[in-house]
Amino acid sequence: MTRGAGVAGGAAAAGAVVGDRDAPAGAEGDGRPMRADALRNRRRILEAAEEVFAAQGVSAPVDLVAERAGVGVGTLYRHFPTKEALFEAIVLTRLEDLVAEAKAGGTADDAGEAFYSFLRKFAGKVSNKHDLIDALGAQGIDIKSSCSERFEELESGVERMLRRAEEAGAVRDGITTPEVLGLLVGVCQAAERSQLDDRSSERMVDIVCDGLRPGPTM
Amino acid sequence: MTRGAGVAGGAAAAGAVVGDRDAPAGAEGDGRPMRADALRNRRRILEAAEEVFAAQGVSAPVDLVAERAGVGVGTLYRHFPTKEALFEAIVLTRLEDLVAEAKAGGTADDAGEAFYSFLRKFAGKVSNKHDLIDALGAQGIDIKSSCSERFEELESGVERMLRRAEEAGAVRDGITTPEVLGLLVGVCQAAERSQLDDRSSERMVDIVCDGLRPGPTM
DNA sequence: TACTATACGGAACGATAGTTCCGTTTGTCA
DNA sequence: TGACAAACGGAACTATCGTTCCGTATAGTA
Repeated sequence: MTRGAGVAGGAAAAGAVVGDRDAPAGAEGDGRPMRADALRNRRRILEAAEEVFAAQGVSAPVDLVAERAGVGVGTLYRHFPTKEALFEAIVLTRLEDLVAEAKAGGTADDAGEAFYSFLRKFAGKVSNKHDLIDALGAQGIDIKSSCSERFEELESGVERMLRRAEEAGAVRDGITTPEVLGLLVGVCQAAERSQLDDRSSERMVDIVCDGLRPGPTM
Repeated sequence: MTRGAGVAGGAAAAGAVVGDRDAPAGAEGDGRPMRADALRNRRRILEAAEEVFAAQGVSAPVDLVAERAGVGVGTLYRHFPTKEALFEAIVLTRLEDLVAEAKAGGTADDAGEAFYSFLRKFAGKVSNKHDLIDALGAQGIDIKSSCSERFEELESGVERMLRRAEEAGAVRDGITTPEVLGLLVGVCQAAERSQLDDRSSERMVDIVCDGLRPGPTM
């Protein structure tokens, strides 16, 4: 007689649903390995979320992610305590990519070249990733915990490149990091909302880059 | 009973211009004049909507506008068939202001000066108007009918200034109007979301302006 | 195979926001 | 002042979405 009723294990309540945010190799909070189907579903959910959030941004309904992953919402929530947690998981990976790029650019020989080259890469990587644009633009979301750390890393990476480029005389004085990032994210938003082609995006980035160089300022 | 009372009586009436877009002199569809209270409420609703939408953008709840205007939602809907219609009414006035500015700039002597001067004015007028930013950025709204005409007028006005400035050698070749507007709206969005001060906004506009000038492009 | 902790699915719940409905109030006119 | 169309207010209805609940299915194991 399978004990049908009961509150079925503290699985759900046991606290922690969150515990570990990654569970990389199938290990759960404690040392116990995840069941095979759970592992598979978790991966599917992440894949689906990546596609859906990239296409529609944060505002995409959770149900859509679940459907796309071929699981029920309940299952989704078993793996991620809230929609925000799932969204963060996606954004985090993307952010880490940008952070790595920024850090690499902080030590290059040609500071000016490194700075401008980063700006172009940044724009290229953010374009068409609605989720990243939303996160960077903080469109009605409070990305926190895990992500805020990466944001700060990204900021300080850009700050470093900016300062070095400034010292090298490749960037006009007085520019701040939030301004640089604001301009870039603005360009990406513009490209997306008007469905401008890649050529236009590049041209807008060119304009921003050229505008950042020392010069007229009249 | 959810909605409730508790409210501040509103009627702040910041310095907003509320003209009479639709019912110019209190006349209704047919020739009959509107009742005095209806006219008064209509004006109050427009004033409230102007404040609320400027502060919060399209996503502001209708109930909030009604509350601020000191009327019930029913009354609001008696004057405007949908939330969108109300929003459009607000945006329309603001747009007309921009259109007028753009047209004026299309005939100035110094084409380059006129173009760049418009860009700065544009940024100044759009900043802090969350509703306009939303509308220009088309953030999840289908601004149509009445507004789309103004949008086109704005676009063609900017187009004209841009082409004249280009011919005068004050702007690099190959730039399109959507790119120019995209950059500007992007700057305004950036300024708002990061709560950058006016100094930063101006600096970003400077960067865009300088970047638009003929030059390096490397 | 039998057992059970783990995981699953999806109906149901609760909050929010746009819109409608209808009983009540009020401006206007004779 | 009385009558009535016009206008009002706000509860209620509808739709959307995030989240929870709980009965059922199943992977892993003895």
